Amino acid sequence: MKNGSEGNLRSQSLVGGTLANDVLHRLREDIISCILKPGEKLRFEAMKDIYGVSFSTLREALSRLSSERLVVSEGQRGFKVAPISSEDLGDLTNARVLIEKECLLRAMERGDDEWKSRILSTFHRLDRLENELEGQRRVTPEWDQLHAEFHEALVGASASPTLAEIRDRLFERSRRYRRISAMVRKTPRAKTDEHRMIMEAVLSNDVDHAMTLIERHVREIAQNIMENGLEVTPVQAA
Amino acid sequence: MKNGSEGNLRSQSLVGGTLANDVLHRLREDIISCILKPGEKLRFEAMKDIYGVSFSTLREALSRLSSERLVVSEGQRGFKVAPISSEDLGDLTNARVLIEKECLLRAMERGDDEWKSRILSTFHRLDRLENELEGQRRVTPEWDQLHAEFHEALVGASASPTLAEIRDRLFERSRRYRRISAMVRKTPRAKTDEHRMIMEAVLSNDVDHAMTLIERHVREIAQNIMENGLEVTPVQAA
DNA sequence: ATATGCGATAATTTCGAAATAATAAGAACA
DNA sequence: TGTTCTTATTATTTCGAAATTATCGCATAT
Repeated sequence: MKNGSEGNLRSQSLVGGTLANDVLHRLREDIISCILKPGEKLRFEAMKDIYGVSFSTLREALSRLSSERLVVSEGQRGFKVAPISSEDLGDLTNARVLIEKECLLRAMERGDDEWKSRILSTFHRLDRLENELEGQRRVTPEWDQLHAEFHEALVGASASPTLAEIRDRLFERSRRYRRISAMVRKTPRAKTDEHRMIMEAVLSNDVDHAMTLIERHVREIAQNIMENGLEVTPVQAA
Repeated sequence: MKNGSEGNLRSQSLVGGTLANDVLHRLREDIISCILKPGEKLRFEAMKDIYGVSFSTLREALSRLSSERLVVSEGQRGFKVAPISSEDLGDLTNARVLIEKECLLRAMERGDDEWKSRILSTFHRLDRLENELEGQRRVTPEWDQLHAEFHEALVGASASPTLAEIRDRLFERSRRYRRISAMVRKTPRAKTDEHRMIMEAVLSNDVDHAMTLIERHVREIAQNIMENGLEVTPVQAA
């Protein structure tokens, strides 16, 4: 039984040290990957078995996720997975543009060689994978991972724990929309050079160009998602 | 016994519907007002009695507060109140400048008459209180409340749930520093016209001026706080 | 002296049962 | 038929005991 990730033999690879933290991470991933569908009611009895934890521990994780806007708390009527909507995606995208630009700007002002080399290496890993995947499959978990690492590398020198955390939160929320979009895409995703262009602008210290590109990138993704339709994964409205 | 706020007869004024939510709010306020001091270890056994809840409920609240950066989780070694530092204050201030400006900008682009009248009324309430307090006491809880309401009113029309939530979080963190600063201030706080100037710029649709003023306001507060010294409320370092 | 290992103590984390609140189903009434 | 109580059922929230993990003190060895 247990949950997808791996059989959990207590105290083995507990992501954050505690079981509560581990469940938090697993739940977050399951929501982002839409194993738990948008709007879906989260029943304790069932989840308890699936994730192999008790009421309290489960509740702690759900409570935290609700503060990350991946879960919605319904008074004393439990929790459900945060619904998706084009309004939410639009709002999220605006916030992301603001934050990603600021983080990237700060990183470009501060970044050292190590920062640059990490950008280079994460880009190449992503690029290599995209070539292998050329024209074929949808967004794989591996792509998602490398894509996240590339963007993380870009802002890795922003030197602001507060902004970095905000960025992470927004990025995670957008990952879910990306996955949804990939699930319903009809035509295989065209490989673009956006990431390469961003990388080049950043490594050549062209701040203005980098700002323009990162904004376009964030907005284009949202645009793609909306065009691919959002009403997917209907899940009986609550 | 129970905790400061009020005697809680179950299901009477539970802020968020659940007891867990209520404890969350009470803890947050106690941290911001430094009843729980920066860096202080939070022991379950004691807190359990003070707040009148069980281990699990308490843990849920602490876990959420740690995601708000008001509490720090120490692996499987419990929780402590987030320490204060000038680095943290600086980081926080930078983020606040970015977010407050964006929220205010958006509000000014969108705000209607109701928005403006709320700004006016919250300003007057704040102003009246400041006149009564003229030269005498430190930052009172009432001032803190009205001050928060004025700033909230300013951005009340920003029409972005995501940005609004981010702003709230940052504002709460800064409230704590403000309280700390007030506690150690030697000279009574001089009443400034900053709030009036901001209000006037906003109500007269002078975007550029409003942006300049709000940035200066946020930075000035941080500046004051640092000048008043921060090493207060030492609390044996962990 | 300093370091290492062991046992006892104290703290946190986790569990599952008990209490509480919401929902559904049915009965009584207009 | 529709409405409003009441009761039964289901789900969530909360508690406090039990398990786990960290910490402290002391003995032993280097």
